[in-house]
Amino acid sequence: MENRIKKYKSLKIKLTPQRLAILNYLEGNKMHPSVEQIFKYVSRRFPSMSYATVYNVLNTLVKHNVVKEISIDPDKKRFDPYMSTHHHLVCIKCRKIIDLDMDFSIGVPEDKLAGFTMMGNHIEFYGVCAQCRGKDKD
Amino acid sequence: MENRIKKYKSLKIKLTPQRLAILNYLEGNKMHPSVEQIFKYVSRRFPSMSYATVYNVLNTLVKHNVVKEISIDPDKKRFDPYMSTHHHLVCIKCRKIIDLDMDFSIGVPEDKLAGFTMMGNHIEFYGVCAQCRGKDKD
DNA sequence: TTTCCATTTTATAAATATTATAATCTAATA
DNA sequence: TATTAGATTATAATATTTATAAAATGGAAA
Ligand SMILES: [Mn+2]
Ligand SMILES: [Mn+2]
Ligand SMILES: [Zn+2]
Ligand SMILES: [Zn+2]
Repeated sequence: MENRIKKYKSLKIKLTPQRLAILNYLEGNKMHPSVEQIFKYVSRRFPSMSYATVYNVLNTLVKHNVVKEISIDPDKKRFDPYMSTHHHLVCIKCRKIIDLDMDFSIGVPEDKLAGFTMMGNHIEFYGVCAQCRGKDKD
Repeated sequence: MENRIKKYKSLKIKLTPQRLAILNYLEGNKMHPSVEQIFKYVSRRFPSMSYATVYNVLNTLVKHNVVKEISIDPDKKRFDPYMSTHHHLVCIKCRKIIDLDMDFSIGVPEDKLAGFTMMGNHIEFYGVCAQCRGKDKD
């Protein structure tokens, strides 16, 4: 059996063609796509695909820790299949989101936490990407 | 003239009653309110207030660096009038957003940046707040 | 292999969130 | 006080997300 399928089998969820199509699109995808982008891509091969299914599948995958929902774009939800701990560089011009593979161990003193139990962190670095910098030299 | 009004005057924008009402609601507000919350509050005093005005005013204030739009809640935009550099503790149970007044100087090695010009960062710490921790002891 | 059924997909509607438009109104200036 | 650029309102349109129920089907059991 194909390796990828075996991997998804282990999730103990039904492997429907629609789910496989979405999983294949997400596999290795570094674009942090929105629901709209996912829908547009997979509906090319699955013309009957509906937005509801994309939402259903994504919610299921998030629940099973196969993708992360990221709150960087204030306009829409974006999804990230790259599950290792990592952070993001966000271009304030073109809104591109670039992975940053580093692990920062950021300590917060007890007295600043006010009883908050820390479980992790995510850093959004903002600035201007190489491409956008290349343009408008004003 | 009232101090607050003088401060807003310096923005060089028209000081309408609606804008003042929204500004007064935001002043010192640590709740990171959504458009809906802002609308519900100010429309109590301004029954003719419309959502469009709330969106208009907030967009203007963001443009003039009086409030920040924060992308923490994936479901809706939230706004923060606290303009000093700070970070947030986010409760994964009740979704409360708590200010963390610290300045982390996080260095990222050049080779990881790939031409990205760094301008700043925002850290979202996630975990469980004191109140939610107090409940369900399972 | 065939049957069965819990789960999923689809189609659709509804709810929620946001933006666009144009007529009306008003704060600021002279 | 009159003028006007800019703001508000009402409304419609668009975009995003969730809810619902009927139809379809993947996977287990026979
Ligand atoms: Mn990523
Ligand atoms: Mn804050
Ligand atoms: Zn860019
Ligand atoms: Zn909480």
